[in-house]
Amino acid sequence: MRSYGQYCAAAKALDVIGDRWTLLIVRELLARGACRYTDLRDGLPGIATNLLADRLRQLEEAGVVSREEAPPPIATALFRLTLRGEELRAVIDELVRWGIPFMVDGPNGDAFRAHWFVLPAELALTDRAPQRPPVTIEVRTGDAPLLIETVDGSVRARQGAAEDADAVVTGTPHVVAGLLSGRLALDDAVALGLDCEGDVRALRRVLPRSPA
Amino acid sequence: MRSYGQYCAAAKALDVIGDRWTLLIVRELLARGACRYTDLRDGLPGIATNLLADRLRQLEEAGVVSREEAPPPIATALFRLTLRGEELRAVIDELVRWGIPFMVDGPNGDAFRAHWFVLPAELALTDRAPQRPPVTIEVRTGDAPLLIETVDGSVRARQGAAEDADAVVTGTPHVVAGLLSGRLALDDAVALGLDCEGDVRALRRVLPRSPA
DNA sequence: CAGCATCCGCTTTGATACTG
DNA sequence: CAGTATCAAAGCGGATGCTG
Repeated sequence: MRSYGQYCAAAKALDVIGDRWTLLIVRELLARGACRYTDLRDGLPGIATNLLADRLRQLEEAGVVSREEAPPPIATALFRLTLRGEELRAVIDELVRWGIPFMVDGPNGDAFRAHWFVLPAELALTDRAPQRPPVTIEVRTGDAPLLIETVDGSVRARQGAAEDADAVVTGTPHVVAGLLSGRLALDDAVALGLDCEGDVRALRRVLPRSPA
Repeated sequence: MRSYGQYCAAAKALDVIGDRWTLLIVRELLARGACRYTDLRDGLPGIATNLLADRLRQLEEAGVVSREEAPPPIATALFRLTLRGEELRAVIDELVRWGIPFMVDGPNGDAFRAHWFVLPAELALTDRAPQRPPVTIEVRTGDAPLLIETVDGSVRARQGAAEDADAVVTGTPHVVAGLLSGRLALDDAVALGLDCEGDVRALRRVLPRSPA
């Protein structure tokens, strides 16, 4: 990116992460952890492959991302956030918070990946019974299952399935977005087609009080 | 901006504020309040005038900025953030926080406007003696004076001069940045050319404990 | 002078094809 | 799998001109 040439902290930050696609690459690495090139490309539908390569090089140069060449047998490189890159979580979190209202409309032809709900889920959900034994909830929406777990009073989300989830909810991205963000109460989500199996109390324990 | 076409809160947010210059326009309105077109242009050195007009129109359409036509005698329009626009403060704040380390190098040919220190100052300074009577500090650096005031235990900053400031500090943007961010202790800043007149205790009351 | 709109050359991006 | 190469289209930057 061309530098703004301004002695201003915000402008300097944008000199590094203000390019198109750059913050979405950071989003991918925050939501999924270390990724291969192909994982990134799959999580960033629409990006041109040369742009992905360019951006990764710039981010590496800026000290935001590190490229980790795996040993010969594996023969695949891993990209991960450096400490400096992890510090962008606060920026992305606020961006996500600001962007959540736009999710009300639902995806109208938009691409969707389930792990895009990881960051908003961690922002919106809370463990309201931290003294009770931890619970695991599996969310099935879009291309892959999502796991939501209570850990030490906070809520962690990640891609993956569980064999012994306390509850399993299944629904369209639109309804799941409404549920996780607190826009929809559980009953309303069910009325809109959400399927909820297992221990509903485990679910209610972490859902935000709606309407948010 | 072309939409990313992703059903993701961060991507949706960037669809609106991810264009080049857009967040810097928001920075201007956050740091200075309502601005005329010409004020914005002056606070955004390097922007092409047509881009400023374009961005303002997009931001207005997105409900982030409102254009207020002043009554006939004044004949000048004012741009201000809407409530939705004000909510971007959290995003800009995190961006500023992340960008502050880049200020260590000093402006190497970068443009500078004193009001660019308003947001970082409010982020970094705290009133450590809220029970005592409020103080006012004038900071002279760059193109215009800056006022820093304690209000109800917090610290507000804005453009402007005071007739009766408790303290007046004068220095280069580089040294002032170091002082405000806590990278430089007051003594070190003075050794680097900072001039400090008046009640030094008023200053120490709000400065971050260095090294930050 | 404030607030743009137009034009033009350059850079960045997007889509696709191709390679080690 | 992990990119590079190519090229058209879009966006940006700078200059200038227009209008109340």
